[in-house]
Amino acid sequence: MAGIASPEQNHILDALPPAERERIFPHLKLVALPLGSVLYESGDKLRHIYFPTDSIVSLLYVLENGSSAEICVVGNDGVIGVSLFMGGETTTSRAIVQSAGSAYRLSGRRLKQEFERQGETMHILLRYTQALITQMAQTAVCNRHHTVDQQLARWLLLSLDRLPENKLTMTQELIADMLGVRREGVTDSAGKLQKLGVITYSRGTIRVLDRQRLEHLSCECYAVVKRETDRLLPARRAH
Amino acid sequence: MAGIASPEQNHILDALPPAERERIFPHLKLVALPLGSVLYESGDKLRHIYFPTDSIVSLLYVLENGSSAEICVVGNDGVIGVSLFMGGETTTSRAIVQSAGSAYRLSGRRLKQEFERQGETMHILLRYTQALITQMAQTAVCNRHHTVDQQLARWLLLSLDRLPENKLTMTQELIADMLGVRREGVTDSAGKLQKLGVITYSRGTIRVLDRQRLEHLSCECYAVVKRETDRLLPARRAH
DNA sequence: TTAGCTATGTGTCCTACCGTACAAAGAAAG
DNA sequence: CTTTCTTTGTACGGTAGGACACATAGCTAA
Repeated sequence: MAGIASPEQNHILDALPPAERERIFPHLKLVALPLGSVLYESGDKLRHIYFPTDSIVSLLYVLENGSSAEICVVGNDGVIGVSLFMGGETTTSRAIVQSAGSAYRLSGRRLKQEFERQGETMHILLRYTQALITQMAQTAVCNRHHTVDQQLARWLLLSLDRLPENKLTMTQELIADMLGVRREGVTDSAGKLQKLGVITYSRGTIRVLDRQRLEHLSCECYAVVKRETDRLLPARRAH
Repeated sequence: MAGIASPEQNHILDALPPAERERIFPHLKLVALPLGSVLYESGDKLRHIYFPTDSIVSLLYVLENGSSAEICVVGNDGVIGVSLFMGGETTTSRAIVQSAGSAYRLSGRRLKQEFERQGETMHILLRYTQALITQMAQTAVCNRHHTVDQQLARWLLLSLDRLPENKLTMTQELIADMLGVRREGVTDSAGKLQKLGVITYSRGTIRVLDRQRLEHLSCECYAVVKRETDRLLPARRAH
């Protein structure tokens, strides 16, 4: 985490109009999210909503037999805990920190208070939720039709977009859990990318060398989600 | 479609409190939904929201190369067009009638008016949307980890729950499009189910003989979605 | 009856991915 | 420097499902 954290690093918080900022910002609490920590488990009653600044959190679904798959990924573009304002209070997924960093936390009570005021906050959160829905839908189709090679490329791009540098800190084992494939499958695909000169990696750090090529190797799913997210979410304001 | 259609056949409409019914019901228009008709195409600006009574509508995602997959399925338990009130106006999926029947239609303008009043309608719609999210997430994982045999069972159950009889009217070709697999794959799986005496079928009609067995053959995904949907949505009121 | 269409059945080969097992190479710790 | 642990590499057989090619069997319509 470079520099001083501020709520504006999160695009949702950044997009709030002044009056709503004044109501919300004083109640935000900066929390550190170490790699692998679990914000909530499937079925847990949510107590807080999280606005990541430089961390990445995955919503991971774990089956009875232990195999898993990532449903969507959230970084400084979004929030963790939409079911708080959607009304369900719990979800069937696990929220796990995929890339260490920080997030601002707000109590569910305060969030709901603000949501009920029906202001910009509500509309922004709902639009973000629709972007999340798009990502999930795309994930479902991608899981059905695309190869591990393509999916790895897509996944690297999604992560990269939420990080300040070209460097990812994560093992192939972790990536495999996210993609819902074997670790060996990730090794194969990553090896191909490295041979092509698109990435380099070693023991838990991956560096992207040729982003454009990576986009080309990815399936359409990355671009579709990105386009839709850009459409739905407010452009960052100039500071 | 047996008997006279009434808005209460749709669980969402049925759950509305009297004042909101009085505002909404006069503006509902009953429309027939023939098999295969498309309520909206990917990218279309939505004009109406639909409340199915005895029809089933699938949200289908179609890839550039033409292959497809169902994201979720909506019957008398839900609505088509959540992106209207979520704020996006359009979605990246196609809404296609999977089982002929009727639905009540409401203009997007009126729906948004009611939504903004922040009453029960808003909360019910948001909770329903969360149920939809659960279904999508489960679909994503199911696509990754379960066999076509299991998925066909799951899919039959999901459809069955939204129909008045034990009879489905749809070809294996159509089912294949929904599951995102080859038609031959569906033929194989359906053949197995028939040999087991769980279903019978012929040229576009499938009859479920042993529902319990079908649930047993399905993956956990069916039960998870059903449990979560029941939790989130209002129980039907007694009439 | 014959023809024609649509829905289903079957077969063959091919490939991506899985399960498993184990080897090698970097990091960390004594 | 050696040991130990973690991460990555590689190999091999097994299998589900894909692509393609036809065969059959019910409806429909003359």
